[in-house]
This record gives sequence, C-alpha cells and structure tokens, in this order.
Amino acid sequence: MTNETMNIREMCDTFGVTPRTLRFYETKELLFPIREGQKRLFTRRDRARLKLILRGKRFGFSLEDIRQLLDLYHMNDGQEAQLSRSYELAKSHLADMEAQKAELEDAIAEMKEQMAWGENRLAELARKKGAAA
Amino acid sequence: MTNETMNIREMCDTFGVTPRTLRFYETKELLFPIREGQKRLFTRRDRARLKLILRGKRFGFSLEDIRQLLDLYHMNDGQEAQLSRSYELAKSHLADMEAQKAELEDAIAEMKEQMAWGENRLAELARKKGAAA
DNA sequence: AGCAAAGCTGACGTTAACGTAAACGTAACG
DNA sequence: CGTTACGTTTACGTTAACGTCAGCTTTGCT
Repeated sequence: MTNETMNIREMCDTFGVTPRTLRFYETKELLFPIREGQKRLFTRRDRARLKLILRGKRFGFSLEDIRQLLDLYHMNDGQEAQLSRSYELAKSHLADMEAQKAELEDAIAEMKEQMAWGENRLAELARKKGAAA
Repeated sequence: MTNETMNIREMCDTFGVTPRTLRFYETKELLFPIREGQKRLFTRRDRARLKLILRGKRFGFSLEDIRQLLDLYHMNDGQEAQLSRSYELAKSHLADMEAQKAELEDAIAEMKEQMAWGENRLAELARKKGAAA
C-alpha cells in the first residue's frame, strides 16, 4: 500500500517542490503535516491537498484563494454557514474556470491561425532560398 | 470609424487598466505609443497588442513570455531566423495551453463533483432543520 | 565518541508587476 | 491670470511566493 506518511524529502521528490515550499505552505495553513519529534510527516491528506494546490497555481489562483477552496474538499463536519460559504466560493471559481476555458479555446484557435501564417511565410522563404541556389 | 489613436485615459477606460500599467508596459517594450509632444498616443496596433497581453496574463504567462510571443503576431518583415524562433516559441506555448486546457477540464469536472457533494450535505442539513421546527 | 547528512527555525534577500507620491509641464476655462 | 485637470518623469514602496543563509538538533554510521 501507498505509505501512510512521507517525510519532507519524499514529498519534494514526488511533487517537484523544495522543502522551503512545503514549510511555507504549512505556515500559510495549506498543509498540516504531523510531527514526529521535530520532523514533519506528511499524510495522505497532505498529499491530496498539495496536488490540488499545485493544480490551482497552474490556473493562476492565489494561495489564499486555494486555501479557502481546500475547505470545500476537506470539510467533513463543517457547520452549515461555513459549508455554504465554501460552496458559494467554489461556484464563483467554477465560473472563473469555465470562462477561462472558453477564452483558452479562443486563444488556441488564434494561435493556430498565426502559426499557420508563420508556416506559410517560412515555406515561402524556403522556396526563395531554394530558387537562389 | 474606430479612432485612429487613443490617449492614455481612453485606453485605461477601454481596457480597465491604470496609466501606470500602460507606462510600465511601454518601458518593458510591450507597447509603442507614439508621442504628440510629451503625450502618448496609442495606435490600433497598441490596442491589439494590449488585448493579447491581458489575455496572456490571464493564462499565467509572464510579461516577458508575452513580449516574445507578440513578435509572432506582429512580424511583418521578420528575418527567417527570427520568424522561425518565434514559431518554435509559439509551438511550445500552444502545447502549454492545450495541456492547460486538458487539466482545466479535469479540474472543472472534479470541482463539479465536490459541489454536488456539498449540495447534498446542505440539503441534508436543511432537512434536519426543517424536521426540528 | 566523532562526524556528516537531513531537518528545523528564524531572518533577510529576491523577482515580477505594478502602486503611490513628489515635482513639474501645459492646456483649457472662467 | 490663476487654478483645475490631465499628463509626464523619477523614484521609492508593496505584495506574493518563495530563495538563501546561518546556526542549532537529531539521526545514522563507523
């Protein structure tokens, strides 16, 4: 079975981050590794959270945004008010993400167009060079 | 017809940015407004570039990345080496964007799942409250 | 016991992308 | 002709997200 806990080095290797990053995320209350003496032990929960954190970052969410969203993913026994707040927050982020997706599709299409133009220009230049030889 | 040039205020209002931002982009060679005396006049080209800049930012590209990409969009008479470099750069960014899109779709699906779970919890809580009344 | 590797806690440094404030030019308006 | 509004340059300030370094335990190995 997947080890119950990981030390800081295993975490770093697994997720491609530095120790500093993990400690930083802890101070920001994004991760809650348990302690064995002084040393941090990262649980399955921490790994799940870190995965979501890194994903969130790729979409341009701030760590603070992410921290609040993680509440939705890891709320087992939240109060109604809290749960409802997280839910609204998630709704707004979902809207963001869907807007981002639409724009991304546009951008991809445009980029492809530009690249096609570039290809033509390059082909043209190649033809000229070939003719000159 | 759409005015040939815009002053700084019109630009800010149109794009929702501050004057500082536009001046900053100019120092970074992302925009090249012409001058009427001291004052900046932004051309159609500047507007097109700014639109792409803001879009790029939404996808998490750095201003420096964006500056280089703009070369592809505004290269009329580039040399082959330069054009080819821009083309490769664009290709890599396109790959990034398509990867991002795939991940985004995943994330959206996951988020929806979590929200569905949240909805159930909220409905459950509402039922309990209703029963208690 | 000795010593290096791995971790820890501050604390200060860094980069990107602007914000903000001071000090000045100039152009229209009453 | 004063002042109000808009624009400019120069320069220092700010925030997020870590990097880096110093100095101190703890752990494993020999």
